[in-house]
Order: sequence, then C-alpha cells, then structure tokens
Amino acid sequence: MSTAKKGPFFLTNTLTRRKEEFVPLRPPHVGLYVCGPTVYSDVHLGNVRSFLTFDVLYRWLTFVGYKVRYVRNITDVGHLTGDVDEGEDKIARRARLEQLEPMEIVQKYTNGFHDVMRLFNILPPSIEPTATGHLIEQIAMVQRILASGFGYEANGSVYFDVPGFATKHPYGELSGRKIDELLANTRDTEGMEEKRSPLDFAIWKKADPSHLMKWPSPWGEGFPGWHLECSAMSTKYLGGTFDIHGGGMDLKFPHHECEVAQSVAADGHAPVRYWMHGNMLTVNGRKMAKSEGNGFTPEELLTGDHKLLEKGYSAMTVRFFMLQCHYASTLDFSNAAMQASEKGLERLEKAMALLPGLKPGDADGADIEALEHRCHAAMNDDLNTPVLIAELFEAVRLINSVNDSKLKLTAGALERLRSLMQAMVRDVLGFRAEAGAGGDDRMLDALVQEFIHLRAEAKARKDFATGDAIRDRLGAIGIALKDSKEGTTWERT
RNA sequence: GGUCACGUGGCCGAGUGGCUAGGCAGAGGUCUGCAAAACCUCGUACAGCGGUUCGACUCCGCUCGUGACCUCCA
Repeated sequence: MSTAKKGPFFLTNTLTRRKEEFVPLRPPHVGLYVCGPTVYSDVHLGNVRSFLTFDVLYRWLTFVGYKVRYVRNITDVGHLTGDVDEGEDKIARRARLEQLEPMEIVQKYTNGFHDVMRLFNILPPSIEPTATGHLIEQIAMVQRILASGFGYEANGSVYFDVPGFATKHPYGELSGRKIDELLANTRDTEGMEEKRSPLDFAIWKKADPSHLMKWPSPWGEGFPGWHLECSAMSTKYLGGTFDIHGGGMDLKFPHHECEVAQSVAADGHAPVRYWMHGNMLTVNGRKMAKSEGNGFTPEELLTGDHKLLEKGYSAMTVRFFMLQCHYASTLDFSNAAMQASEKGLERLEKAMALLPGLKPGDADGADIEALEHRCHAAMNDDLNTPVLIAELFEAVRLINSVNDSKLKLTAGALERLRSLMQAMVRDVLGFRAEAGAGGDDRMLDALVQEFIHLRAEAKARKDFATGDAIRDRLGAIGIALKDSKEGTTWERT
C-alpha cells in the first residue's frame, strides 16, 4: 500500500560487512534461500533461532509487497561427521544406531522438524527441496565444475581444487579468510591422501559396498558432497544469481564459502547478492550445539523437564524472547530472561485483547501515523525487531490509556492502530494469540460472569468479606478478577 | 596460534559523536472499600587506561575479559 511501507529496506550483507539497501534483481520478485536442517536428530532451540530469523525476514518482505520465493532445503544425505574424509554420513550413522532404514530416519526427523516449525509459528517455505531428490542436478554441477578445470577425480571421488580456484578467482571473501592463512593453519593431513590440498573439499564421494546411501554416477557409486546440494538446488529454483541467502553464522565457513566457489566454478558468476547470517543462541555464554550437549528440545522447553529449565515456557514466549534481541547479536538463554519475556508478552497480548473493544473519542491524543512510520523504520533498518517491540509497547501504553479513558482517539485513529497492531504483532513478528486470556471459552466465561454478579451484589450491600472470598477462591483456581470503573473483568493467571 | 566479534544500569537487551530505547525486577504516586491491573514519576548505565574532538558510551590505540570461526553444528 503506502510507499512508507516500501521505503528503503537495509540489511547487513555479510559480503561487504555493512548495511546495504536491498534492491531485488527482478522486482517485485525476491529469491530467498535458507539452509535448512540436516535431518538426523531433533532440532534444538538454537536451530529454532536461525529459522525464526529468516521467518521474520520472509514475513517482512512479504508484508512490504514482494513476491517471495522462499526455498529452504532438507539435507538428507552427504553430511558427514567429523573429518571430511574419515567421517560417516550422519544419517547413515543414525540409521545404524536406531536400526532403521536411512529414509526412515530422514522422514522421522523431517516430521519432527515440521512439528517444531508449526509450534513456533514459523511459516513453511515456498519450496522445500531435498538433497536426495536432486542427485541429477548435483551430478550435473559436478560435471560443470570438472569442465571448468577446478575439480579433479581421485579414486571414484571428485574434489574441488581450492588453491587452483584461488589463483583465478577470489576465495574467502565471504568469511574473510585468506588462502595463505588457511594453508598455514591446516591440521595434519592424515587420511586425506586423495586430496591434493587440505583445503579441497569433496563434491562427490565414492561409497564403499557397505554404504546404504549411494547412487550411480559417472565416477561410480557414491553420494554428493555436503556443500553441493545448496548450490544445485538454489540454482535450480532461484536461478544462477539470486537475491538473499541466509543461514547461521556457523555456516559461513566453510559451507557458504564453498557454495560461492562452486557456483563461480560451475557457472562463472557469484550466486548470491546479499548474504545474511544469524548469530548464535548461547547457554551460560556458550553456543548451544548438539556437540556441546547443552541444547534442549522444544518438548523439554514446554514441560520444563530439563536441568537448565526452572519451569516450562510457551513457544510464543521463546519467540518473544528471541525477537527482543537483534538477529546479528548473540543471545544468551537464561531463566530470568525467559520469565521477563513471559511477562512482557503477556502485557502485549492483554493490550491486543483490549483492542477490539476500545471506544472511539472525539479527539486525537496520539499520532498513530508517526508510530506506524517508526515501526516500519525499525524493520527497514536491518530487521530491528527489538526496536519494533519497543514501539509496540508505546502502542500498548496508548491502548491501556484509551481503555482507562485517560486518552482519546478518533474512530479513524483507532482503526489505524488496530490494523497496525494486527500487522506488526501477528503478521510480521508472528506472535500467535494463545488461548485462555479471558473469554475464549464461552461456558467458562458465562460461569465466571455469574460469580462476578454475585460478588457485585455482595459489594453493593457492603459485604466485602463475601466479595473478597469470591475473588480469593477464584484466584486460587487460576482466575483473577479485576475491578474498574467500567465493571469487573477476569483473566487466567 | 590465526581471523573476527563482543563487553551497556539489579537482570535481559537496543542505539547514538551532544537530545528518555524497550521489557522484567525495584521505589514513590494516581485510581480503588481493599487488592490486582492500568496510568504517571524515579534510577544520573555504557569493562579499564590513554588519544582525537568544543564535546565520546558512541571514533582511534592499548590492556583486561568473554565468545565465535579456523573440524560437523542454525
């Protein structure tokens, strides 16, 4: 709608390490690719943060009017544990441990991933391609890399020749690495005899006969290298050059750096115009990671059944907690912070619930349009959700003041406030209204209203003891009564 | 060891060369029979030491501390 909404959107481009105005290649279309999960185990809260960051990006781009094709892959093969040459495929390993077919593992954890995304109200992408579903594209890309001279075959595997590539093209720009420093810092090359350089990485790996996940290729039976799938699938669905590629900070090197090199080698040009990296969720100052053992699953979060959790927290509380921090900063998980977020979200949601019932006045006590502009400006400034939330609390103050008859807003201003809050809270930040905040259940509401009448009668005859007893006993079962000039309202506690 | 970040009031966290972030907790007030909620007011935060500047929390340097990446990890 308004141009204000579409006003310049700035985001930090990892390639240049600065905020740049975002201008799509082919407006109004935007191509967005985000590295999805490797489906070999449950996602934890740190993973959620990354997907949440790009969910908000997707929501914002959509809100300002772009037609976004959002591709987020599922990695279901090729991701090895430990050392590149000696590691075992993560999914195959899990299949062995759980005594299941690899594809059963893939399905199981893909289902789990989707459940978690729904729980946190993270929208599904437009396309969710899998690596195993794109072997032909990956093999073709390996062939293009070989044709370019930057790949070589060794004993049924194909490797990317990083030093060779670096003599002709920049390598390391994205992650700020220098090839000499990388070479100087490499560890021992034990078990890497197939590679010409320790910096080289596999784009196709030979599979031994015992391997469960393998496919025929021009180089024999094998499977694709981890970095290749993203390059092949992003090219297929978004084109050789597309707008935004996102992922966690920890993927910057080597994963994304390798993607850049692969595309340049295979197709002759850089694949991505804007790279975005979300920062880590930490616990006691340390990155939450599967390997650290300091992660917890969404189920444990909801129930509070984990040694790091003092109690359970709702998915929306976590969403609020995470969005109160900028995506590019590390965020430390703590129970105190979670409890503060729980209260804050509750205050926001209470104001949202008041919104439909507000009565218009005959004056405008606040400039809603200016507030709206500040909200849009916050998001346009590199998705500054903490500043947006700060503005929303300004709106909360206005809503409560109107509700208390301390402030007047005309019908027009109220309408604008309502649509602003709906847009920012629900559409952009993606806070789903959670049931129970006062009147969703008609029968329960009718019942509580009866008690409110009884209590009002008691109070009318100055029988405060009875009135207080009604309030206290309802309070004991989780229903709080609140008196005001307009009458008594209730809510769950 | 190399590279790159970060260090903000009781807690979590934005931001800026000079002007109140916000949330939670705390204090006082208004309202109320009381309470809760709501609203109003309050805290003189920016790791330390130097430097640049009329002026720095914000720029530069050093010191200390913490973390990330360099190997799979969102």
